[in-house]
Formats: sequence, C-alpha cells, structure tokens
Amino acid sequence: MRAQKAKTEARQEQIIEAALELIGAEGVNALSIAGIAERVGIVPSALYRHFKSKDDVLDAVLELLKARLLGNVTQVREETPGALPRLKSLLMRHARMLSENRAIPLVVFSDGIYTGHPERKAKVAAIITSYLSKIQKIVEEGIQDGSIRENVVSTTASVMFLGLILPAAVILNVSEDNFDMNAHVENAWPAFVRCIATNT
Amino acid sequence: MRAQKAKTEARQEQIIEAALELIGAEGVNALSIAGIAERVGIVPSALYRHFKSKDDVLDAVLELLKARLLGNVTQVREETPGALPRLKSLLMRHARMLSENRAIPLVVFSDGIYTGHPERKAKVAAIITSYLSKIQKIVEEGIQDGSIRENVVSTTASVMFLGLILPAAVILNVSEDNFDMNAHVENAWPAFVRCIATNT
DNA sequence: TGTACATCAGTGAACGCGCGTTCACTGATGTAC
DNA sequence: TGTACATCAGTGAACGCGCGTTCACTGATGTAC
Repeated sequence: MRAQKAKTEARQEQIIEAALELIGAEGVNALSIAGIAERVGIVPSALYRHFKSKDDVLDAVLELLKARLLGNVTQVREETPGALPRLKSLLMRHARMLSENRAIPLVVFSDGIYTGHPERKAKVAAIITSYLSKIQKIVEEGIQDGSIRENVVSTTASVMFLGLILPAAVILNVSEDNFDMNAHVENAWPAFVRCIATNT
Repeated sequence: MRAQKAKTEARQEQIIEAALELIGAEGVNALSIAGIAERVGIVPSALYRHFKSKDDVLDAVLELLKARLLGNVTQVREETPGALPRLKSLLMRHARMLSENRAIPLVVFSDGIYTGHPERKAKVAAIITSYLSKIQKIVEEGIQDGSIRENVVSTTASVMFLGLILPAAVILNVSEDNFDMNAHVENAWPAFVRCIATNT
C-alpha cells in the first residue's frame, strides 16, 4: 500500500489543508502528525519530507489563516465603496468564513500553540492588530465623509465590530452548530449602525 | 522535606486555586499534575489523595468558574435596580473579572478540555447559555419599563453585550496586557447604550 | 492524663501510553547521454 | 529512443521524552479506652 509520490509543494498544501480540517473537527489539541498523515494518505514519518517539524506545520497553518483573514479586507475594499457598506460586507464575509472554517477561532484562542512559543503569540497579536487597524481605517474614512458620527472613537468601534462576530463564533463553537449565525449578524448589524452612524 | 498534612477539603481548594493560577499564567495546555502539586507544595502523587484524576480537577475548576461568572449576575441584580444600570455594572464587573482572572477565557476557549469529553463541552455551553439568558432577561425588563427600545431583539442584544467584552479579552490575552481594557469598556458602553436605549 | 491503635495525607520509585521524531531502506520518477 | 544514474518521496521499526497514574510504604494526627 505505498502511497503515490507527489511533489513536495503539492503535499505541503495537502498537509496544511488536512491540518486545518483536523483542527476544525477536533481542536488544536487533537492535531497530531499521525492524524494529518492519515488524512493525506501517507505514513507519519513521510510528513517529515515536507515539513521540518510539527511546529513548522502549525506556522504554515497560521500563515494561511492570516492570508485568508486579511485577504477578506482588501477584497472588500476593492469591491465595495463607502464605509458602512464596506463594514457590512466585511461582517457578512467574516460570518460566512467562521461558519465554514471553524479552525480559525480555535487556532486564535488555543493556548496550546503558544506554550513555549512567544513569537507565535506575537504573530497572532500582529494579525489581530492588523485586522483591527484596517477596520479602524474604514471607520475613520466614514467619519471623514460624514456617514459615521464624529464623536465615535475609531479604535473602540473596531473592537466593537469584532465583538459583533466573535461571541457568535464562540457560541457556535461550544454549542455544536445549534446557533443561527446568520440571524444574529442580520439583527446585530442595524443595531451597530445605530451605534456609530450619523442620524438620518 | 515532608509537607504538612492538611484536611482534604482544604487541599482540594488549594489545588483548584493552583490550577486556576497555572492556567491563567501558562494556559490550559500547560496545566500538569506536577505543576499543580509544586504550587501546592506537595508531591505529584499526593494529589491523588484529593482528586481521582486530572479530569476531576478540571471539572472542579469549571464548576468554580461557573459559580463566579453567574454569581456576578445575581449580585448585580441585588445591588442595582434598572436595566441599563444593571447592564453597565455587569459590564464593569465582567471587565475587572477578566483582567484579574485570565484563566476564564482560556478555559472557555480551550479545546484541550473538550477532546474526548463531550459532556464538558455541553457544560460550558450551558454556562454561556445561562449567562446569556440572564442578560436577555435584563434587556427584556428594560423594554418593559421603557428604557430600552421595543424593536431591540433581546437575544441579539445579549450576544452583542458579550461582544463588548469578549474581543477585549482576546486581545488582552494575546497582546500581553498591552491593551487598556478599562478605556475600551468606558468608550464602548455609551455606544452600546445608543444601540439599544430609547432616545432621550 | 497517658497509651495503643486506626486513619489518612504525604513520599518516591516505577509503569505505561501517546506521540513527535529519526534513520536506514525502498522504489518510483525524471534526466543526462 | 533506450539505458544508467541521481534524486527524492514513501515506509516501518525504533527511540525517547513527558506525563498521568499506581502502589507499597512512612509517619503524623486524632480518637478510644
């Protein structure tokens, strides 16, 4: 039962993908070399042809998540004009992303990936900070063009924006999909708009 | 260097407390029998005089966190009248609790405590649900007495309320205390009030 | 009040399991001539 | 176009470390008489 040989770039992608799936299904804690290898269809030791260590796999996973998360923002900037529509579109994308990709909150929250790796913690912090500052920028543009009230503190608004989706992700996570993410976002968005938008 | 004998009830408390501290300092993943024992001042095997297993310790920790979290709500109900003041007081307490007790979000988010223990996941879900429904109740009372707008969906409002504090806890967690929790809460609260309160 | 005994928390050595990682090897794939 | 060789991904056995847990024992504490 020898597995077919594959180019190492292709295998690396498969491995990262398998790791993400495994994390999403069972949590970061249950992520094992054996588990990944099984999903990919190779033997555990074969994984070391493509990654130096388990830590390297985790780093690659982090990198992928970073790209997806921040990619969302730049894509929204390109597609949608206007601060409020951009925020709404971002919220919707984010909601979809989280329900499709349960690994994201698990990775960010997991302390298992931090123990003994302060630089990894710093990296996650940098991702979040970067994401927040992009939102903050959109908010400031909204203040400039008059669609968002002047007395709104942009940092606070960006954290609150994150707060629209994050608790929902947590609830979704522990309650085994017994929570309507979309309904929450649909209800929460107009309330948030009322928080920050100029009166119409 | 034989440790002084102590009543098992006292030791149990010490052990739970030590476990909480350890989780707060290093994360659930770094929680070990040896680490707990060292903090308490006994030898690892001595811990088994007071708990049947590591899982039992974790269950006890969960129970303690549940009591603290829900205790906050009942206390606020007793001390403060009125929906909005109650929510504000709860928010402040919650903020203080999280910054003093970093173990709380770590435990709730940690997937390590869930793997192989679906009943524990259900328990956490029950705690969160119970907390949310208490907030929801306050919101509904606010709608009744006219301080909160009628078209506010109470479930959405309760999740948003959680969203005022939860992202802050996450940021606090990854950014090594480089985030002003109090400032955020002070800014976010009036914005949230604007979301849900009747116009004045 | 003193003595004898039962109880029970603390000790340290040892076990065993899971899991990441190494290593010598196999055999397929692609390339040079 | 065919042959010989180099490269490189896949294999399975084995190692070693960390860590939860067990167990026979020690010795302190409290209680019965």
